[in-house]
Amino acid sequence: MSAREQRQAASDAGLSKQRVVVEAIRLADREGVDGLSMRRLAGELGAGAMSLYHYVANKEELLDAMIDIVFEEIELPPEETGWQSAMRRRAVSARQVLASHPWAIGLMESRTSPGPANLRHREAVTACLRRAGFTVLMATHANWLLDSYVYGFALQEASLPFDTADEFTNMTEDVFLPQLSPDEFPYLNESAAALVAAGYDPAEEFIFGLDLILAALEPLRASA
Amino acid sequence: MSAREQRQAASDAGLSKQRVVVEAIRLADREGVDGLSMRRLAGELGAGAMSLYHYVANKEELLDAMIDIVFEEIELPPEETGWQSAMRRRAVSARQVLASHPWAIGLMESRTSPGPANLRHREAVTACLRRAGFTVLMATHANWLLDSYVYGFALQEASLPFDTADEFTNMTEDVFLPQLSPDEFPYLNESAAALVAAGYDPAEEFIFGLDLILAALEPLRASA
DNA sequence: TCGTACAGTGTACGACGTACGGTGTACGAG
DNA sequence: CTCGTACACCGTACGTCGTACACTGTACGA
Repeated sequence: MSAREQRQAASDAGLSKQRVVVEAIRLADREGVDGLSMRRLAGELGAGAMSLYHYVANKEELLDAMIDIVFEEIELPPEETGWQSAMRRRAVSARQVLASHPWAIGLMESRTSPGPANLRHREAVTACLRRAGFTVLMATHANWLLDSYVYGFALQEASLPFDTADEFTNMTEDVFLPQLSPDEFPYLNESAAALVAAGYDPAEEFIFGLDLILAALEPLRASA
Repeated sequence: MSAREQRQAASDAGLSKQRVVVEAIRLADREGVDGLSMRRLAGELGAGAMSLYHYVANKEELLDAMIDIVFEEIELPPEETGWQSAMRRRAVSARQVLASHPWAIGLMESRTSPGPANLRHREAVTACLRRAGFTVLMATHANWLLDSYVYGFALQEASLPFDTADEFTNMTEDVFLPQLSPDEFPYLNESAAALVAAGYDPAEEFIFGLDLILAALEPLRASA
């Protein structure tokens, strides 16, 4: 028993759930979630495929654990600021984290039971809203609304076929605009052209909607 | 050539891309996206697995086609009403459609090129917003915001482990509340209890956030 | 010196997507 | 009426997947 603990403490040699899950995330970041197989993951860890099953019951559990680590990376709403800036900070952090692990958002649809980090996160957000004067019901509404926006934005961002502003300009000019006939899609053409001219920044786009939602929620507080 | 057309016209015998994709959607609705394999799909159609490859280049293309059919099911914003009720109608329709094909939302992350129905939809939405007086830039913002909300809501809804209000009450009382220690998660307990008491209706929850967003967008029109 | 416990593995099975090389049948040309 | 061609369709096979199961080796208390 103490032997195992020693082993786990030694971070270099010997496997551990921690090590397995962390490496799985690295692999998924690098190769996408389709490139993550138990055999490849084991290879990456210098182990046999079946060894992984001493630390995770099956692949589903591995995926659940990966998602929960991702939630751990998201900043909790800070307590010392107003509710709006607290919510803004955690939402911005969530977007960043989800954008850096694009596979995570696609996985969420299929995982139904929230992990501990997820629960801690929800608790902290709900606490922040309640302390800011929202009723139980309003806090629920706000939660759904904000989470929907964050996840939906991340989902759309993940399905964009480019990562940088330059790539966006190139793709739009070379691929999208040519295949969008101006007769059939006049408004999309107009909007694509405007975007190329004005530049493209998902972080800015995100803030726009976020602040609009936060401002619209403000008057719904039952300010004591 | 005319032979093939005859064949395709006869809807009963003979395959066709249409028939393949429609059956694939039925299968995914029934068994989830993991239950959709080329072999099973072929079996469902009374054909051999390899026959499908005469109508779709590969499974990726099949998935793309499935998603596009789903987009076809979503109501376009009606032209004869105000922009708010037009947007509300199409958003409500989108939620309904995505809720009835829960696999679709999880697929979107991985498909990067929008199909024709998707494009038509975006064009119609953008047209509606532009005609309502939003600038090109504002229409883009509104598009991102509304789509993020709709997709994010659908994503959260799809990851709920229950479908009906009764199931929700049961799950919450029997499964969630017992495993949420009131000390560690006081606010989640409070909110779960309130939800059980008040009843649960995703459609209503959706409307709340939707109307809040629409109202917040209203003053941003450059009303001519 | 042995027994036990447990980290780690090798092999095997039934699925998967799909490349490749067939069939059969329908039809226009001779 | 025959035959070549075209094309819808399929059987088989390959490499990969998740993972059940039985096995190794080694560390350690007795």
